[in-house]
Amino acid sequence: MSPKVSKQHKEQRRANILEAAKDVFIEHGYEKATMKHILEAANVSRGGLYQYFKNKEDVYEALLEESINESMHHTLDQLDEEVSSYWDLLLTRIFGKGQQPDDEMDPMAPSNLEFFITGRNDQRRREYGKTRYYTGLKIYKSIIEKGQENGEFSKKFDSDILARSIISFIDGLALDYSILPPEDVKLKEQSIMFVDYLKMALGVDQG
Amino acid sequence: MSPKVSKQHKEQRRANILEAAKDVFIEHGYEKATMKHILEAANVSRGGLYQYFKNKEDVYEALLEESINESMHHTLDQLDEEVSSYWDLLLTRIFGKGQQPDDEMDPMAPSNLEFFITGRNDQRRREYGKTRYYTGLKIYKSIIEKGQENGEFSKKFDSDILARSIISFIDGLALDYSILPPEDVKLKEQSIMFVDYLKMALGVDQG
DNA sequence: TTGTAAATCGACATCGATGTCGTTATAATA
DNA sequence: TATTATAACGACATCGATGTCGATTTACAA
Repeated sequence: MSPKVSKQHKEQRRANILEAAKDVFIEHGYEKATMKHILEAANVSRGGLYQYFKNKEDVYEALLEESINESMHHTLDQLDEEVSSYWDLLLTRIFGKGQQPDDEMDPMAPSNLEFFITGRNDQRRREYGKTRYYTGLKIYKSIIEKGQENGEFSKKFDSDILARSIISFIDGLALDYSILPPEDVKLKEQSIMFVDYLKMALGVDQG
Repeated sequence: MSPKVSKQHKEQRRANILEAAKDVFIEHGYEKATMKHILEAANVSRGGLYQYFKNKEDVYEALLEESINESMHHTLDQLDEEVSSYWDLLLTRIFGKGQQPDDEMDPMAPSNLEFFITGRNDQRRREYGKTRYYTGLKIYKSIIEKGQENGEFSKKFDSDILARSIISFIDGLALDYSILPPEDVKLKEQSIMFVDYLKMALGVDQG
């Protein structure tokens, strides 16, 4: 369908493969997914697939990059320009656009956890996970600190620990969501309770 | 060393294998550990190992049973006899005997997460994880509810959601601990902050 | 239209892990 | 001591996943 290059088609092909791979990872998880699953889902041959990615890890990292670029930049951009309410910004960062806790969860969350947990003895993956963690941490810290300087947030709690707690909370929910059948996880209720906690910790009045 | 049975020796052998297996799982994690690792660590032959366990999953479940029997019963026993302070009981359940948050974490925690996450598409494992979750949940709920009836705890929050939040908090910490190098996780500080939260939610004054 | 670079293909060799099975060694019993 | 049940052994067949490579096909340029 597209030999001797064309760059357009190459990028298109790559995107197709990633799209298919995403479905595969959502269905099988990281460990149980195989290159064969991916090439079948993407309708490429074995050789075709290996032209674009050198192994499963490579495919997965490409997907991670995608999602980082998607979510991270939004918040970073908003942080640059002074924003009206850091509380809103914080909620958006935690819960996404909707700003309200709901019963949705990123379908890639389970395989993401798998990817990092199963790779925790691998130098490369560990480094990758660490970078990812601190990148996220930094964003939360920035929001909290700016809000504190602003006077919008109380200074009674340490921004670092608070930010870590937020990440930890999200991770905990993602984990339970990954293990339990969806209907057994009360994402919304737990999120609401956590928001209450944040309000208290940051001294925010209104919701 | 012990053919034609003796029951004593059989149980001893089994215990030896499990002990060795535990080390293996701590070192390699669940997925990357192999039966070969285990049989080498336990100094048994392949056939010897398969005499006691039919596969890796079987070995791991035996380890899980062990740890459940260890930790669960303590709390359950205490719940039967009326206890002086449910707050203390709650802390003991969360943080263990010491009752204070520290920088320790069960070394099996990472592989436990792995075991359940990678098995989330397996009917059997999913059921197992669910049972485990609800067993733990029930204990926390009982403690909270008894404390609430007692007047020791405030009733402003729902015991079910609160109990789930506790589990979620523990899971989140375990997850971060599994992914990050130990020195990058602030178990103690985050735990202290969480205890503050619980105090507020339960209306407990003193620490 | 023809030549060519390279994208695509799929058969194949390799590897590691698994579980089995016939053989051997040994603890209990008579 | 001889017998026997069975624990322990390790070689082996099997399987699935991986990554490679020579052959083939096709888009683009001349």
